[in-house]
Amino acid sequence: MQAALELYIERGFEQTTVAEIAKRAGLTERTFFRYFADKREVLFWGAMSLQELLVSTVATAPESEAPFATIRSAIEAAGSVFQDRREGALQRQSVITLNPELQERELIKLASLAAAMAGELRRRGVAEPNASLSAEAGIAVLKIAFESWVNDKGEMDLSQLIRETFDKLRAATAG
Amino acid sequence: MQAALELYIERGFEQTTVAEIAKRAGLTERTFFRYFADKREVLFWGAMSLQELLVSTVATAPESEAPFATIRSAIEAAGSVFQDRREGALQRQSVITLNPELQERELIKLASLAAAMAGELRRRGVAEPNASLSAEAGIAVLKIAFESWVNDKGEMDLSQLIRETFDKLRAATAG
DNA sequence: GTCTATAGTCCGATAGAC
DNA sequence: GTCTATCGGACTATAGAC
Repeated sequence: MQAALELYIERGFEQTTVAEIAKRAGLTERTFFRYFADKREVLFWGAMSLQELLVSTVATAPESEAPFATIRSAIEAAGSVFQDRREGALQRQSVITLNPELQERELIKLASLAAAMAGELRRRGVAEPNASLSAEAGIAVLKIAFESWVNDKGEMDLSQLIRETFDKLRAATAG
Repeated sequence: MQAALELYIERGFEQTTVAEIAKRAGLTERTFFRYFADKREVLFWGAMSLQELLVSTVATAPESEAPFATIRSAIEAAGSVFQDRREGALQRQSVITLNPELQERELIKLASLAAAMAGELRRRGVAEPNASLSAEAGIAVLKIAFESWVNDKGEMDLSQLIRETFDKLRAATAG
């Protein structure tokens, strides 16, 4: 993962071959593909723990809470994770922004986070389409707040940004 | 496009080679790649006209209208397009649902529709992050309503479904 | 670890439309 | 003469089969 990120930054994602990544990591090409399904996946290893955080936050929310409020808590918790790994998050995003294939992978990861949260909401008795709607709206807020944060080089407080963005979504949809 | 869709349905997306598509269409492999950047793109040719419809609907909305109401009109207009091409839309979606690579491509197309609408909103004086937030929320509604419609084999009225989904989003975020 | 299929690129050639 | 469409062959890297 480290070798891949370095090379993607140094010479760009497309210009880096798996052979080069493997060499720098002291492995063979074949071993790389044992761990990562493809060349993109190496940048998204962290998505699984993020999903666990989101799902467990939803799972442990008070039953009485409105679904969208639960999603909001989960997304705010996710924000702290990026804040804590500021440097790595910014590097990783700088690579993704430059490559459409990586953007595709990022979008499907985000969609899968939304699906996981929606699934947990349904398990707690929330019906469709409300479960998916809340989850997708929450992910949209995360995406947009994160983008602002990155554009500001991570200098603002992401959690704060997320809260403000949720408030703006509420205002926009209420009109 | 026709040859590709047929083959993707007959034997699956992954099991179809570009050589086979080209042969059925009476072309060579090379010519296929002249028109489509990759094997997936052939299923998303229609996205451009959809984008034009969305953007022009946003562009011609009354200036006084709230941004989210404008987006809602655009998404409802898009719904009619799918309703009118019911058969083709359902076939295409059945292929996409079976393949993660195609889902990735679909997500980036949806994101690009959102970006185009947000761009048009900004041109009309709507500030960020409101422009992106309205556009992304609208696309989320389209995605979820479309999914319900497909699950019901296109028997419900998609425009109606979209209106209901917008109302549910408003209710969910208001809480 | 070895072997292989195929996606996708790059070079260019050819031929018809106007 | 220019534009555009098709075709050909060689090539590389990804990714899967075994």
